[in-house]
Formats: sequence, structure tokens, C-alpha cells
Amino acid sequence: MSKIVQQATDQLRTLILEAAGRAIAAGTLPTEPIPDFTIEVPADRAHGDWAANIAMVSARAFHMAPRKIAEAIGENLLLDGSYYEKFEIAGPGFLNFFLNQKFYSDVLRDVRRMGDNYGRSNVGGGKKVMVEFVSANPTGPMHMGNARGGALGDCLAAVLDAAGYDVWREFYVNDAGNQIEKFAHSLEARYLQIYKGEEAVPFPEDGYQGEDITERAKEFAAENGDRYVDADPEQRRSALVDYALPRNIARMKADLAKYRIEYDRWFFESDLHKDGEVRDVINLLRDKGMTYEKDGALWYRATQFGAKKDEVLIRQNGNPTYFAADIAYHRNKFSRGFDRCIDVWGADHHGHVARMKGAMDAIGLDGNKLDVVLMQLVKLIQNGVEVRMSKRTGKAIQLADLLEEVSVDAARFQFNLFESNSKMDFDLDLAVKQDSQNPVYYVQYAYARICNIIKALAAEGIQPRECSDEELALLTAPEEIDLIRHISAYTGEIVMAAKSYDPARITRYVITLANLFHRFYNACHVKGVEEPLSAARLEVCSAAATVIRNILTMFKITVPESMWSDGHRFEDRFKYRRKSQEEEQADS
RNA sequence: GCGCCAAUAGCUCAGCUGGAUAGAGCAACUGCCUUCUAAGCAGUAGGCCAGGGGUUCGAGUCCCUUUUGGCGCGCCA
Repeated sequence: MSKIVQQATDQLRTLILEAAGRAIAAGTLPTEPIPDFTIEVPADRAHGDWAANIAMVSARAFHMAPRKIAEAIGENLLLDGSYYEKFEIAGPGFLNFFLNQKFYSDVLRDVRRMGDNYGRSNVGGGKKVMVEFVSANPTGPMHMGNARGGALGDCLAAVLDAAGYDVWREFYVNDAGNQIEKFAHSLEARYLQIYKGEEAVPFPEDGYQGEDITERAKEFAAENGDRYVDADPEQRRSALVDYALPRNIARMKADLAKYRIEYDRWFFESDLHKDGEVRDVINLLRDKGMTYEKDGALWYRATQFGAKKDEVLIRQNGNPTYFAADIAYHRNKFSRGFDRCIDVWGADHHGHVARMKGAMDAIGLDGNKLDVVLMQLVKLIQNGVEVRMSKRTGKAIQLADLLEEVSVDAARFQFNLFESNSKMDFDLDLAVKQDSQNPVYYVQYAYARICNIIKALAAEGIQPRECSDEELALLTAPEEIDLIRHISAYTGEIVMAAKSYDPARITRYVITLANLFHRFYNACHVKGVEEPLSAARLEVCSAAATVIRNILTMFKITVPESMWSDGHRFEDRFKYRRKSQEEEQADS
């Protein structure tokens, strides 16, 4: 919470407890311990700025009607010198409190003082947190799910950073195991087909069908010619993978960079195998008696840790499973000193969550320190119907395809609009639109409007300045108060978003902020009103701009000072006027 | 069959650890530019919170159940 909100609610709690204490001393309330109560923002603004439910929650302990309790506390409330100007008893026994001018003045001063840091807090206490996200399979290009996961993971990391955690972003590259084998055989088939014809070389049944595989094989052939056609198959596959994999990874890095995502580390699964960490963790489980052999494979007793069935660690063919490597990977993460590891996974991996946490417990770590954010799948919608395939390639829509259609701003914003755990439709038409229907423009427009006000006033030699309490007390319009109140809630929103792993909360917050600003803009003129009021309103504008800028910057979305080039505006107005005239003519 | 997630306005979604008369945006209709950017604002209309039980001062929110969707249940990852 913003420092001011925190102070105000702490103060309110103290005031209420003191009043209750006085009522008990006076004998109007029984001598009983006071139960925990909450202070919350009422849904209806008419119910004040904060509501306390102390009277209701202590009704049972006190053997009194809630309203009687509320009255007893109310008689003893001393609000002088506080952030509150009055209270009311309402409904079943709520104590509703109304903030005074000092609160709003202090909020504006706080925002001015904190500037770029407004919204940041230290509830994370500098604890090390890793967010692992996207981690797409390097055997092919990234898809829409990765696009959502990228925006979600990156913004979640940003929110955690703002809440005072020491955040680390990581990409886990699955460059080992079965899917690389599959990748190798797929590449091999495409390569051989170039020289022997498609009919002569059967494509593996479970191979990767994608166009990208054929492309890579062609590139390889262009560089190496047919010299691997008659080579030892293992050497041939190895050469193909050595060629294609780094290029695929480079492609992912480039696509993600375009999407404004940079990782602290790309972690390679193959390193876990090379360094013996997979072997070590399997041995650890074996030493703890948590494994057994069956059908020539090594099994892990997952059922002992809440799973429904046991899992294979080493296959009959001697190769460790993905699961074994993943245990080693998470062990590695925790060994690097992270207090908490967050994985962003597609919801189709939900079955993996419990057994992964269980495995952490099994190797002597704490499964509760691993949190998995599950993300439901994305449907791409165009012209009101689902788009499954790219028109050009005929294959699944890729991240790169998306970014050709839609701005990075729109994509990042849109993907962070909804809670991760709800399936979402990505409306391509909407994201492409450069108008008010597209929420990212709505927010950017609010910011641009503020810049324009500041510019217009600067042209008259007026600069934003710090205002006195008396000047800020001129801010009494509901549009002004609502806006400041929402600004005051920002830090608390960040903390909530970090706590619930829900960065979409902040996206929705900033849309509401933009809405409140637009309302303020329409109701309250900054330019052309008397100086003290103008200065105070300018202070509100500055504060709103600070919060919008901080959020958009945090989410790596452009913060434009102007929405269009000169001329655009007049054209628009002209269009409007013409339409009006036509309508008038039609009417008459 | 078992499990996970969901179901709220015509559409897309909010609803914070249970709180007061369930909210936005889009779509529809009506208004507002001679004054800081109309990519904006104001207003109207739109609801058995999937159905049914329960828990309590109080349920969209918690528990049980039914229905309907999505996804899992490999020596795939």
C-alpha cells in the first residue's frame, strides 16, 4: 500500500481499538477480547472510503446486537487530527469512515516525492524469486500459448520486482531427451528426402510435421551438400541437431527480444545430464529408498508423496525421463539460493504439478516453495471465428505471425488483461484496431492528454509546482477525489498482484485509472481556471501521469506523449462535423 | 471411470481473505466539441451470478450434488 494508505488504515485500526477500549472501560461494552476485524473499501462510495466490520464480528463474543456495539464504539471515537473527517453507522452495523482533505493532499505529495518509484514497496524484503516462463520446446517455433505465457511471466516478474522481490527470469531449454531424438529423426528424414525423393524416405510416424523442419534440413543441405547421405546415421543426426538446434534457439531469442522479453539466464537441460546432476538426483532418491525396479525400469515411489501413481525415472533403454531431469532442474534452482521458484505452465501440464512438488519434498526440499501458475489455452479469434491455422503457412499460428499483425504494445496488454487461469480469446481484430475499443490506446490516450495539458500550460510559462494544503483543499469535485483515491490504491494493488500472481490486476487497474482521468478531464479544466485551482489540478494530472507511466514502463509498453501526428486530429473532427451536417440534412 | 479448471448482461470479462442495492468494456439507443487532443465524456436499456441443497447475522464468493464445456490420467514433454 502506498505509505499514505498504510498510515491511514493503521491509524483507523488504532482509533477503533482505542474507542472500543474506552467503551469497555466505561462499561458500555463487556470485558471480552476483541476479535480480528477487517477494514475494507466498500463497494458503494456512499458508504464511505473505508468500512470496518468490528461490530458484526464481535456480536457473538459480546452477546450484543451489532448496531449497539457500533454505537458504543462510535460514542468513543476521537477523529481530531486524523485522516478522517467523519464516520457513520450503517447497514447491519458497519462503521463507515470518510477521509478528509489531508489524506488527499498527502497522497499527491507522496506521488510527487516518489516519482518513478511510486508504487514500489518492500513487502518482498529482497527475497530471491525465480520466474521460469515460456520454456518452449526448441524443436520448433513458438505458438500463441507461448505468447500468453511470455506476457504473463514477464509481467509477473515485473510486479514481483515492484513489490520488493529480487527477481530472476529464466528459460529452461529442453535440449535433451526424447523430443530431441524425434527432432533428429524428423530432420534426418527431411534431409534424406531432398536427395532420395519423398517416397523413398518414410517420415517418422510421430515426427515433427512442421514446415520449419523442412526449412532447416534444406539449409543444412545447402551448407553441407549430400555428404551426410551415406554417413553413419548417428553422426548424421548429430550433425543435423548441432546445426538446427542453435538456430532454433537463436530464433526464439530473437522473437522474444522483439516481444521485449530478456532473460537472466537460458538454462540448458543438456547441462544437467552432462554435469551428472540428473544421475545425482536419481541416486539421492535411490539412497532414500524411494525407488524400485520393475520391468527393467527404475521407478520413483511418487504415491508416497500424494501422487496417484508411481513414475519412471530411468527407462528400460537406460535413458532418464523428462521427469527425472525436471527434478534435477528444480533441485538446481533451489541450490542457487532462491527462496521461491515460480513456474508458468500451460494448464495441460496440471497433472505434473502435484508430483513435482512431491518430488521436492522427497529429495528433502520444500515443495511449498515451488509455485506453479497454470495458464489456460488461448483461442485466436478473427472475424468472430476461431483461427487455428496461419493463412500463409497453413500451420499453427506462431508468435512471430502474431507480432506481424499486432503491435507488441497491444499483444502484451491484451495478454495481461485476463487472469491466467481462465481460458481466453485473443481478438485479433480488436488488437489490430487503433481506436478506443482497444484498451491499450485508451490508456495511452489518457497519458497523451496529460502531456498535452502540461505542454499547453508550459507554453504559457506555467510549470507544475508543489501546492500547499490550502491549495490542494480546492480539489473537491467528485471527479478529482475519485481519481486521487484510485491513485492512492496503486501500491496496494501491486502487492495484491504479487501475492496472487496476477499481473492482469494491474492492467485492469490502469484501465480504471485512465477512465477516471478521462472523466476528470471532461469535468475539470486545468487551463483557464484560477491559478491556485489550476495548480492543484495540474498536480492531480502529474500524479495520474506518474502512475500510468510507471505501469506502462513496468509492463514494457510504449508511453506516448502524443497519439498522432499533426493533421490527424483535424481530419477526424472534420469527419465528425460532416456526419453531423448530413444527419441534420436528413432530419430536415 | 478418476482427477484438475471453469460456468456471472447479447459478446469479452471483473467482483480482493464471505459484507450493504452484483460491476466494467464492446455491441444497441440518446445527448455533449467556438474553451487543455471527441482515440473522450454523460445518459438509457440489458441479470433466477448454470440448476438444487447446506453452513451463518450475511453466499456470486465456502461445503455437497447434478448438468454443461476445456484439459489431464504414457517407459511423451
